[in-house]
Amino acid sequence: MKQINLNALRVFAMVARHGNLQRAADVLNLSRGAVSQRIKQLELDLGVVLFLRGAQGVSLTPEGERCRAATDDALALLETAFVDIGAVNDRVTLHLGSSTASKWLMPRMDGLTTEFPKLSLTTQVHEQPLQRSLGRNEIAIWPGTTPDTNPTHQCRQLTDIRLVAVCSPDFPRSDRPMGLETLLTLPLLQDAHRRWEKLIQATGYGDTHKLLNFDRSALAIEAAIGGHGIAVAPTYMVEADIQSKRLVDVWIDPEPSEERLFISWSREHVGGRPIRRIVDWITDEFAASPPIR
Amino acid sequence: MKQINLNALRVFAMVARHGNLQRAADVLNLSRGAVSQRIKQLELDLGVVLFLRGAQGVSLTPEGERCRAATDDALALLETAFVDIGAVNDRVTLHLGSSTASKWLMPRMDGLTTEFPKLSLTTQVHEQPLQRSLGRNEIAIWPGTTPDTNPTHQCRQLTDIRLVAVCSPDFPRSDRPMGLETLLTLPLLQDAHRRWEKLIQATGYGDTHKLLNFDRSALAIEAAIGGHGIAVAPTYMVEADIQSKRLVDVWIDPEPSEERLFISWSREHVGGRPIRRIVDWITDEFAASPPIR
DNA sequence: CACAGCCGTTAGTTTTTCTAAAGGCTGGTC
DNA sequence: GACCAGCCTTTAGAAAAACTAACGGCTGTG
Repeated sequence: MKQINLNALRVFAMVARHGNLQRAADVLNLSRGAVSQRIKQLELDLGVVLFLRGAQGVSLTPEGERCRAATDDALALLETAFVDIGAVNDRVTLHLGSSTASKWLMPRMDGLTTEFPKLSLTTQVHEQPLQRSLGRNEIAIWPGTTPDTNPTHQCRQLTDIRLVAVCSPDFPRSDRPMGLETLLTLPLLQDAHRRWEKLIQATGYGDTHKLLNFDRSALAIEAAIGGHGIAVAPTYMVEADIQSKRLVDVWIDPEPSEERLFISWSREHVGGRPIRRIVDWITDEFAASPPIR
Repeated sequence: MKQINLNALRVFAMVARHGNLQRAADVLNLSRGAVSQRIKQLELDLGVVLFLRGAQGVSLTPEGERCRAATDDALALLETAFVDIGAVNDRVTLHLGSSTASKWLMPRMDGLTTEFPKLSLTTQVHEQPLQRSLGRNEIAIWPGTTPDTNPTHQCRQLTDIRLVAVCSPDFPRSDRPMGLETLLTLPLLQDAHRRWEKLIQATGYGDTHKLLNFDRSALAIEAAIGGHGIAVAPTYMVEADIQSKRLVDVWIDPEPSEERLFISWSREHVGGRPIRRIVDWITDEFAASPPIR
């Protein structure tokens, strides 16, 4: 027996439900001619007449009724199974550094949840980049000097990483912007990247400076907000606080650093899932950052 | 959620069963590229990865396993329902004249049921041609001067209608074949078509003849078998009795009559049903009739 | 008789499905 | 390391299916 066109069964079930080709066509977003042709071809393929046609619509023949029962059961079975599978799939895990999470993502969480109301987002913070491959609904945002080379990943650069020195607006300081020499006379707040030390070493200044160290960039930034000194951090981490006037920038590295921020996601992303749209949204947010000074 | 392509599920189920795209393609009579594309599109539509691909074939992911289970259940449900429905449909109704039924069809019923062992045949005899359209599993055999003109029917000529005069082999007669003049001196048996009267009128002979009339051609033929006279009937109605030596032909009309025998069936015949094959068988039986004399 | 509402058909367009061909990857063998 | 077999993927183009728009027929109602 020639293979039944299973897609036609969906049309058949809708016609059977409504008893009316035109109404089924409306529901299915098809023309009534398409529905008519579909039913006709299905009848030819099956070798039975499924509907009696009349001026008040159609009614099922006995054979049609038996087809309808089986078809409804089968479609219900599939619908249930696939809705489940589809639903499970609107869950995305975002892997990123804890400071990026708290200083970049959290201030934008309202925007993200507004854009993707049905998204179930898991934010997993890490101190080191993931070593394993990303699953199909995972995104990672990570700094590095080269893009992600994992062949199962797709990768895109989000931004240069440019360092900026920030402090509380109330922090006593002579002028703005400051020269580096003046900066270094002030209490300096640095994170685990030891950015100040690297900066000082790079510029050749002396090393008798007051340094306060924190495990997390975010903590250093919070300390700066608290008036405890000058923090240096990537621009994207402090942008939101600058916008909110909790911080002011007092120096910016004229050269971007060697590192850039990358976003990676699995090549096995599939249609219907918002993962690529989330990637695009994040990309757009970075692109839309106002320039500092 | 975009509608799942149900036909692709059939492909998916076959790949899942074989764990191998190439083998599934072989079974489905598709190229391996077609199967690959089908699975890929299904994954995009569903938003999940269904298979892990490898050098030794494919294996289901957990989501794929869940899809497979639901798909197999649904396809099994449909297969069972539609195989049943297809089977029920081997019921054919044959409409024909009662004499054609008893004198042409009955002697061949063994051949027909041998050829179509699963056929459920209903023979409905009528004295007048059907006025309504034939249903999709109905065949009609009817004499006429023109083919069936009903636009929903298909029609084919089975045979010319040629009249033959027959009697019992034991019937007293001078010789064979007889001239018409001699014939007309004998008791003549005719049916409702009043074929003898028409024949006599057409040839211009006198009309003082002994005529026995019957409601049915078959009854006239049975009377001839009983030795009561000479019956005239279409060749196809007496062929079987001649073959069985119950009758002998003593005259045949040198010209075929204006009427021919036609077979009609519904244009809405559908694939998988034997109706066309039954029509062909009946056609072949008429074509295979041995010439009388 | 006119009209509304239904279904059916046709010709042509659009979309989907498929094939053929080319190519990449993995595991096994020599 | 080279080669091969067997697997899957992708692409371009052809074929088939699906669809639309338009036209038309039929039935029931007022």
